Amino acid sequence: MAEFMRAIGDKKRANLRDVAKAAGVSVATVSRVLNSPNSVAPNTRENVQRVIGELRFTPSAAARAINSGRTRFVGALVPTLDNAIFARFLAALENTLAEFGLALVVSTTGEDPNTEVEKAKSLIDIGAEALVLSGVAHAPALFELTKAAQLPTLATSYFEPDGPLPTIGYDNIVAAQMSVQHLLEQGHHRIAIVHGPVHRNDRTRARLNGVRSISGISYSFQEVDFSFEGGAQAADNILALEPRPTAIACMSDVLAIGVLQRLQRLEVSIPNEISVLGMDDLPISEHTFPALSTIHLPVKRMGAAAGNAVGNWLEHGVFPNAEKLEPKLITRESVAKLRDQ
Amino acid sequence: MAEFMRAIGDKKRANLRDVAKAAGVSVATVSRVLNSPNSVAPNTRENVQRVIGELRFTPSAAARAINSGRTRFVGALVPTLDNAIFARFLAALENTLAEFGLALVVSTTGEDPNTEVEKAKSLIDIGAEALVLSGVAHAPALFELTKAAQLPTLATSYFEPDGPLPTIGYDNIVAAQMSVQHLLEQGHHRIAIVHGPVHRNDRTRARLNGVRSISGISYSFQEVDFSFEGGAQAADNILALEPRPTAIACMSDVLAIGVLQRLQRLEVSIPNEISVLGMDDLPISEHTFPALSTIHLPVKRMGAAAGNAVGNWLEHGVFPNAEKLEPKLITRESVAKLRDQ
DNA sequence: ATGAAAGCGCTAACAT
DNA sequence: ATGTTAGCGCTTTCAT
Repeated sequence: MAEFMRAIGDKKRANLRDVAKAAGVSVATVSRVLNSPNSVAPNTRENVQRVIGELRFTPSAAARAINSGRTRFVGALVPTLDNAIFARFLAALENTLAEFGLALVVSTTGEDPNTEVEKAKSLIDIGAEALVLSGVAHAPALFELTKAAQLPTLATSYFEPDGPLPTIGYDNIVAAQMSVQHLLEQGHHRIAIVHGPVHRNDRTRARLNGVRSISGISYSFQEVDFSFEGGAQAADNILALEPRPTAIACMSDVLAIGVLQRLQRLEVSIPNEISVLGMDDLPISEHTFPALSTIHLPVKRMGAAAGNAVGNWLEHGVFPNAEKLEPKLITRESVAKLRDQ
Repeated sequence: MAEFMRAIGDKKRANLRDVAKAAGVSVATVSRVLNSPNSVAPNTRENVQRVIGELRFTPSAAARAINSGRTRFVGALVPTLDNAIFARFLAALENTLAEFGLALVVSTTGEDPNTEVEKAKSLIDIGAEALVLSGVAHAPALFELTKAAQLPTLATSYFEPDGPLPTIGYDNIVAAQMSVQHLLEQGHHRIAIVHGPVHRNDRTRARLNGVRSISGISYSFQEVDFSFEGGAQAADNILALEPRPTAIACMSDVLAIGVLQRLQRLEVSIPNEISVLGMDDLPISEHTFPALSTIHLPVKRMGAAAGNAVGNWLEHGVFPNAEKLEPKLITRESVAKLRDQ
């Protein structure tokens, strides 16, 4: 096998044996100062530690893993990092896992089930002890993979008590219902729904089902790119509608902000001329003008719950229960009661 | 050692020997169907593959790593995921690394050098072959760590040809100079500078140095939290200034958007009453109203460049050169020429 | 308190 | 085309 140059440094990394030889002790002793320093005499210990420093010895993770059977890290698969909502989820997940002494490794899937399988494979290859997924629409190959590796796997961003995987998340149907219900209570009966691509996105689909379940409203659905630009686009379409909707329910804050900005540019007054409601509750949503009313999705709590579930699964063999977290309506300035007809 | 339950599944994972035995072949043959399937007879191969499926065998990453000396993944350390700028960088980095057959593992440091050391340690522990850092301000322990592990390490978001680490990034000083220079050319001589915490943030410090290097301007510096709220805060402070600055240069788009929204709320017309300039060029910046003029920071190219550098370092032993990427002024709507005095 | 030696699961020579 | 075998770097009995 060709010699692998892992750095500019040429002389290959020192190993246990090198240290043992240099310190004039056995490998067992060196291993002991590494793992249970108190079980070795102070003199020897200090000597060995000195040699370890001199030789710049770092234990091989692989060799450790092979012996302990543990790598102590879990993998997370998210559609994209380019959405603050996942960032916040991951931050919470990472923190909670840390309490179990578990590290987190993140991969992005671009919302593509095949990429997800590839990335999952990589994660398993490098030794992930568990997987945390987003959403519930996954390629069959993914399930085979995790089953084959007997890998604890958790789905999030979704609540589905009877699915193939334990899920921790909010009920997207309910979240969407809250959204439309609120608008209805404010007197709106002609509502435009702005949402991202439905294709392969189970969360979006669930939300739309939630919307449709509320009757007594005339809906106009706008499917656009999941981006600010998409939101702007939707705003244009909506303004051209006859009769014009009195409110816009966006299935994501990113979309809602795109809508907001475009309406502002067109000098359509919000919420006087038209109401806008978001979903997610991003950090920025509180600071838009007007401040965005939205459905808060509990992603931080979801991250913490997922972390606990995985931690207990891995450390105590506790199979997680499906866990449902409640979305919450946040009323700010972008939705108004409908006055005149 | 206590038996580790890695899943609900109880019977321990099958290994190469189990497969070999069940298939009636040697471990070498099984290893071959795994790594060079063509070198084994179709019959045997298919048989072995069948057994692999039945036994749900997945090769141990650790054992592989120990033999090949390779884990094929690199670690990246970023301050936070909660900023689109890092998300875009990471996406580009991940894609480029993939071309080298290298996976990416991300950890967040919260801009804290000590956390960075901890996270770096974890990354090395799980077998990262290289590290990609953000910024150049790092704890000494970090350098010791990477030196000890002889780990290829790259710093980004910064250009510093003579530093301890190879760097790939833009010159933050130049970026800030471009910002102020542009405002100056538009006739502004009283400028407010809005920036995040200077403490431990080398990029911000460099930018401020860039600002100060341009003379003929009266500056007012506003240090605020790095957030939309921080930007809003700064806007309030600036409006109270006597005489009022004619332009605001923000050292980040997040801050600039905070400023924009607050000014809008206060009905201060942009750019008529005051000009606002950002830095970063986030996806949203193009869609604000008015559209944000800003200094584009080439984070995507930076991600690609970093990926290539690390890939070539790892795969071909090529030590990277420091690489400098140019920021670029994007003029949109939020900055105007100063007319009346 | 320390050492010798047997593996962990795999890959890669080297044989056949 | 397939098998045998010697490790990879470490942890862990079991002796001493």
